[in-house]
Amino acid sequence: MDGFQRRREQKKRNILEAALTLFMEYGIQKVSISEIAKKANVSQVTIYNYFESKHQLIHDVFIYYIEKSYTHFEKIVFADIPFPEKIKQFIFSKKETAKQIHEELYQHLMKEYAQEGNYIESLYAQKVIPLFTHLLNEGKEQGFVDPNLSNEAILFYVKMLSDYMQKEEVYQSILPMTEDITNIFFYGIVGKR
Amino acid sequence: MDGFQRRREQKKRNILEAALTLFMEYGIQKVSISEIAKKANVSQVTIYNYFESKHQLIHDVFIYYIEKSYTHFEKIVFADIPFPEKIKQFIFSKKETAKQIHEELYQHLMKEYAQEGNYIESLYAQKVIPLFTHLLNEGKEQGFVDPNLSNEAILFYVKMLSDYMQKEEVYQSILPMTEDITNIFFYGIVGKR
Amino acid sequence: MDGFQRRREQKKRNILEAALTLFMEYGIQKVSISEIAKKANVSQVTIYNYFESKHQLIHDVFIYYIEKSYTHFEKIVFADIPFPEKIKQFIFSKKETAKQIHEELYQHLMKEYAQEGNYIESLYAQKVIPLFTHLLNEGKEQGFVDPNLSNEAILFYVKMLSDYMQKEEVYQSILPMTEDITNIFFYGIVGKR
Amino acid sequence: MDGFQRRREQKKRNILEAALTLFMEYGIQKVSISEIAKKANVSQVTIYNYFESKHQLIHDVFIYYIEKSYTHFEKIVFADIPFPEKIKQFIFSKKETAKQIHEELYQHLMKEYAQEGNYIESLYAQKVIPLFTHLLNEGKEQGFVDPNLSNEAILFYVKMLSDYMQKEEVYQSILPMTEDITNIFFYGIVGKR
DNA sequence: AATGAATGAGGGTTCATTCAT
DNA sequence: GATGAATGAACCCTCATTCAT
Repeated sequence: MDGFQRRREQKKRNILEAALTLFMEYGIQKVSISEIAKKANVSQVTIYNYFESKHQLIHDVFIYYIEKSYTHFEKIVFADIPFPEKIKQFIFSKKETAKQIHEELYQHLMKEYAQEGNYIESLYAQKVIPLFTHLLNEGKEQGFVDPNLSNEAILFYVKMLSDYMQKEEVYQSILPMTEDITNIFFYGIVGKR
Repeated sequence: MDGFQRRREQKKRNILEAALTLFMEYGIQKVSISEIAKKANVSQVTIYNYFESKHQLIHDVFIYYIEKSYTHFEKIVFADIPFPEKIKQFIFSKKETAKQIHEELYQHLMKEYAQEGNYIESLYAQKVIPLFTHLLNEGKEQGFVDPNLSNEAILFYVKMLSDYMQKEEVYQSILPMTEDITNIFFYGIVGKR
Repeated sequence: MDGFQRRREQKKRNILEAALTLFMEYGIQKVSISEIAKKANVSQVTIYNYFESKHQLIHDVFIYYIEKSYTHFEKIVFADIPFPEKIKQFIFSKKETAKQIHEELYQHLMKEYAQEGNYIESLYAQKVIPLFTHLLNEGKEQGFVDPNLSNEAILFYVKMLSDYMQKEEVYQSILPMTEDITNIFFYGIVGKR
Repeated sequence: MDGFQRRREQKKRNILEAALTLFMEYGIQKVSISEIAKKANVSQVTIYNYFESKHQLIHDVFIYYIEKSYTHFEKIVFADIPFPEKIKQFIFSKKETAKQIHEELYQHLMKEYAQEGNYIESLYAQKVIPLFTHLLNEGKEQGFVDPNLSNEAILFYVKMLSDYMQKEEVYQSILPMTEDITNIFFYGIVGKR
């Protein structure tokens, strides 16, 4: 990739980053192309030169975000820390990359996900699931995970908790309960015996 | 309340209902006042006569929705069914009233909640919490709930699950895992012993 | 039609008239909605309230223009003047109504005509053609028209000449040749014998 | 002209040809510089290097087109075919060069013609008129043209017919009437005697 | 009290043109 | 000389809101 290409990529990245930040803070519809342009220090038209339309920009921001998230996920799975610690990190760590993703973006993303199954679906099937299975096997070997539970169900729980923590309001009010939340996750509301 | 008043109230209700329906299906920003007016069979100006501004309308729809939800919640708590069944209903029942609330409305509502603590906060503190405490005490008496867990943490879990189930995509894909989900909730990922 | 309706119709007419004038002078694409609004002394949005879109406005201007033209045509056919005079009027009279229609509008109109055959086609088939036939029969009776010629061909000639005269540049330069043009029309380039 | 110059001329020609083609198909205003650039396989800026502005480009396309047309005209006049045949060719032949010139270009051209009389006017005065006079003299000698008619008037007629035939819609619907159209041209609506 | 009509402000998008390499 | 990148201005259109009846 020559200098031309590299600068182009960098600018594209700037725009994506600006858009992601704004989308996460204000939602998609409230953010105008002109705002993104201002934040990314380019003209509106430049954005159109790179992304064709607002719709396409959103889509690309989506991809960009997903890839960032996956990388984060990967790091935790292969980290050199005990299994329960990994789970905790999934649930409670404010990801540097993801920070606080606005629900609306999420919503939008999920529709794309449903519609265009293509990219995301394959990412999930081929990469996320195996990674997660790997993680759970580790948990089962160490007696932290009931082998009778389906991986899907557990993945669902982790994802739900993780998503939920992304909401600022929730995160703040839940922090004091970290211990209890974790306990419920491991031992349920019936509690350890 | 005389006939005049009553008719006025009815019209207001119509508008709220129309707005809620549209908000839940398309989100707040995508729905224009003109659409709400059409659906409620009134002129746009009439809406302004009752609600001052779109912002205020949204707020009122919010209140309207919260009260409906609370009523639903109340019914379950006092229903004549076993404790675990009540929990299941919270989590899995597609509420008639709420159906599938669009995430965006929820988002908006939560901001209001944070901002205007007033109404909602007091509703929560004075009505929902006591109701929930009542429910959990029932659970503790019957050995379904670990007495060491804080009620807040459990409420958080229930609410989270319940919210999550409102998302159409999630609901569909999760139904087959009902049993596992419930088990995790009661016994955690470590499982029953 | 009550006062409400009447005022509404009047405003619509104003807009149509403003649009027609501008279209005829500058062509369709060069004229922006905002210019039409200014000329008609209303806001842009008002135009949208009446016409839905620029495309629709153009279409309605078209209909408006056609009807005006037809009325003009009708007047000449039934005027109390000799046959050759009628022909001359068709060809040379700068119609008050039509004035100088910009070629582009004409172009656009013709495409609509082709596409939506509906309105125009039926107007032509049911009204214009009979009217013209009536006129030609008059001409044939008086020995001004060769009975072997098809009405279509003559209509074509008249229309072509009439259209052509609408072009300002042409009109100016052709006026001195009026006599010759008329002669060619009646006797051809071979000339009277 | 060295190789450098020649290549430059060739590129210019490419651009003119691309522009003419697009203008004729879609009209002037609908065609963007970027489209012309794409069709001519050059960058937009290159077009500006050669033509200064879109306006200038249009003007040059115009000149280019006129010269092509003149060449075509010349060929017919000196062709070895009878006089009536030449006339027919003028009127009915879809010129290879001109094909179907979009009305809008024509319109634009005519304005230039009026404004800048310079080039076109002199082309007309010095070349087209003499050529046409030559043709008509031939017609008069053979008894096909009334010597009392002014050449201007006849030229007007021929040009009008010829222009009109360029319109696709007209051309199609007129073809069946070729014979009548020709007869009217030669003998008028009064007919041969 | 209710409505049809009207509008200012703003949004996404395109285009002719210029800048910088 | 040629190009990819960038832009200001303008366009069509929508929306929350107000005016006038």
